[in-house]
Amino acid sequence: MLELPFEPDAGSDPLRVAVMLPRPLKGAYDYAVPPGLFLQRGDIVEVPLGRTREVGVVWGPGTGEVPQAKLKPVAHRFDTGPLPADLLDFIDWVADYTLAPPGDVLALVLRVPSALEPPETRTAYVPGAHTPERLSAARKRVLQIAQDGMARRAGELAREAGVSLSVVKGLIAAGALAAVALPAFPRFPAPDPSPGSLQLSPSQEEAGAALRSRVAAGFSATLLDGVTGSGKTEVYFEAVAEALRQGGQVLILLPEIALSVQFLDRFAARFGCRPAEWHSDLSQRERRGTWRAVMTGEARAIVGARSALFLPYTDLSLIIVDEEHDNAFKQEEGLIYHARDMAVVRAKMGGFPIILSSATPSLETWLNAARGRYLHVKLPQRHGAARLPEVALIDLREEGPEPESWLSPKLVAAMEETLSGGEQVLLFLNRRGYAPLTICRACGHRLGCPNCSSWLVEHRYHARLKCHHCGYELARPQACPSCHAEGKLHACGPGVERLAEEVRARFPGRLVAIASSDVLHGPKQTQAAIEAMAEGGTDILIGTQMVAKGHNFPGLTLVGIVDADLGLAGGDPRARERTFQLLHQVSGRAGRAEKPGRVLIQTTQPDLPVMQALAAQDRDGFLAIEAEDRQANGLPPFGRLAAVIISGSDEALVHATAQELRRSAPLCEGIAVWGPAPASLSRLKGQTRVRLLVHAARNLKLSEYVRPWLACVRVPGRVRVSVDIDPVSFF
DNA sequence: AGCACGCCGACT
DNA sequence: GTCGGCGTGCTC
Repeated sequence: MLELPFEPDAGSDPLRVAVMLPRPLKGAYDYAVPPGLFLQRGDIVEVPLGRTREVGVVWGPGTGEVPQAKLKPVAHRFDTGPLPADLLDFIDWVADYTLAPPGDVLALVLRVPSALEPPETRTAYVPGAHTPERLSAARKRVLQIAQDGMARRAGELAREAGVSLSVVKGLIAAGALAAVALPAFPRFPAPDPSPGSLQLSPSQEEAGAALRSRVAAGFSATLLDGVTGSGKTEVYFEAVAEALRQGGQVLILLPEIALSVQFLDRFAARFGCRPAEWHSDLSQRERRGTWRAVMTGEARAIVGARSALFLPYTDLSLIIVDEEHDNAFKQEEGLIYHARDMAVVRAKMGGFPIILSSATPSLETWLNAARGRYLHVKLPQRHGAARLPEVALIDLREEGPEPESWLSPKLVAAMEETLSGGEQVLLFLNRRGYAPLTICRACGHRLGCPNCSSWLVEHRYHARLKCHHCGYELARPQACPSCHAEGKLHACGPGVERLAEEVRARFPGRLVAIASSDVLHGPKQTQAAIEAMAEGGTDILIGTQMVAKGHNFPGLTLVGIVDADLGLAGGDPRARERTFQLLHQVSGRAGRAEKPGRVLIQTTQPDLPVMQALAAQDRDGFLAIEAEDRQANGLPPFGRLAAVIISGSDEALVHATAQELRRSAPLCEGIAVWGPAPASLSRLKGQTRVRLLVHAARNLKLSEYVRPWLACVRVPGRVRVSVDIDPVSFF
């Protein structure tokens, strides 16, 4: 096939190309095209940079800003074929929207160093040219089997001949067997989209049909809205099946793949094979295989965390964002982007549908659905016999627990009742460790982190005090580090470990387990703890937010929320929404089988709309109140926000830079710049962080205001300025 | 990431 | 005077 360099009639210089490099440069660099090398947009190339070589991507014709004499030639073109054009457009769009250098976005795509090498092979063996004179019986058998010329792996030969691997290895060394390269297994079997064996309920069937009809009908965004246990996954699998049937690739984005062995099993049950996976725990080898398989189109269905959005799909035709409200979709470090929002953009640019699935949609998505910009597909009922749990509030001001105790009499009574009926209890407390604060009773000193503005959390299980924001920890001291008084350190407040202590004292003989990230290491232990609970091997499970998501515990009929107010502190405008989502999800764990469930929520603020909505299970009422509040304050989605984050190790310089930026913010109708405000966690890992908040009317483009502003301020090299468009967390 | 450039202290 | 510390910025 004849490859032409871009458009031949574009008047561009055929001797130079623009190459984007995966690093934070302002734009692409021009390189000379050596004679005989034909390059097109998207080609992956190696180019000299400084004294080293770098992998980059041909972005288009050369810009001509640098004189031809200064250009270095492109060193090599990889034979993977060009990256898909829509991926390049998407990178440009994301860079423009998030105000990131395009090279930083490209780096997300190219972060697979070995992916460009030739496809991997397995070594197999056929009879070699050399036959040893004297052959043992074992060696004879091996050669006899190899005689038919079929390439076999060394292990296969040994097994078929009934000899040990060392016999085969000896023959290889003697030259009696010759190595040949076999292509690697097709590790990505095609999922079978034919109708599944699972019987869908009429309402699931109806919703599935609605989703199916969107496939191959151009861009559309749909909110798939159904309570926990209503079977949303099986419903969107219908759309997945339809897209696969029509020959498209499908991406399913999940918040945390590591916790979803159950999800992969459900996919396999429906489609006959595991999907391709993409997440941070993959090995280099798996990463490379999957990246290549996505680009060649061998992988048809990909399940991944947010970075899976930047894989080189050849014919992506459907994206599902499951648990779309989950904040894990927001990347907060390095390149700051919201994978859910970027996924909608990718679907729009690609002209294919996207489905956002949740039981507790984000306010943004819910409003988009309410205003008709997104389709709204509802699954009203729980699947099967299960009913919604009964929810009640416990007012901690009136009926709270004894001092140094965290369970109110009402909750204890409900636990006793549940346990004596042979059923299980989940206590939810979103706080790791033993106690969140240690205070000296002699001098009032509080033990804080030296690197961060946060308190050290006691972990009695590890006998240490730890900072939850950086790696700092120390053995629990006997004396106060400030006044040196002995034995005066006092643990304030509960974490899951301390709660477990109380539960064990109150319910001797009951099986108590803790589910938090410092007790359960990795997905395997987590899975084991979940299975133990599901099979009844635990009476009382005490968990942090890791128990909130998608696990089915048939014997669980009581959920106790120990401190519902925990997430509401601080001035975060999204705190109420997050609290509702989290507590609603946890509540959904109760009573999923035939037995009805019960939820008791301990709070000091039972009159807040969030608590009332949780008790009444009135999600839409709550969202409507939140929407009004946001509208009154011009907050998203009724206005736009961007956070300009100024950070660095030199505290004074960071503050001076923030002031300077604030002063030079141009006046603009409809735009206000607030701050600088010290972040609630103003020191993090030894870095000082200060934030300016840009607030704009909905019809204005934030990037068009922020980009020229930041470009004209000279920032010292030791200070970092990053922009968080549409911030979700206010640290 | 690697290297040059440049502006301060310590030394032959 | 000059050597070298590393903080800062550039690499088509």
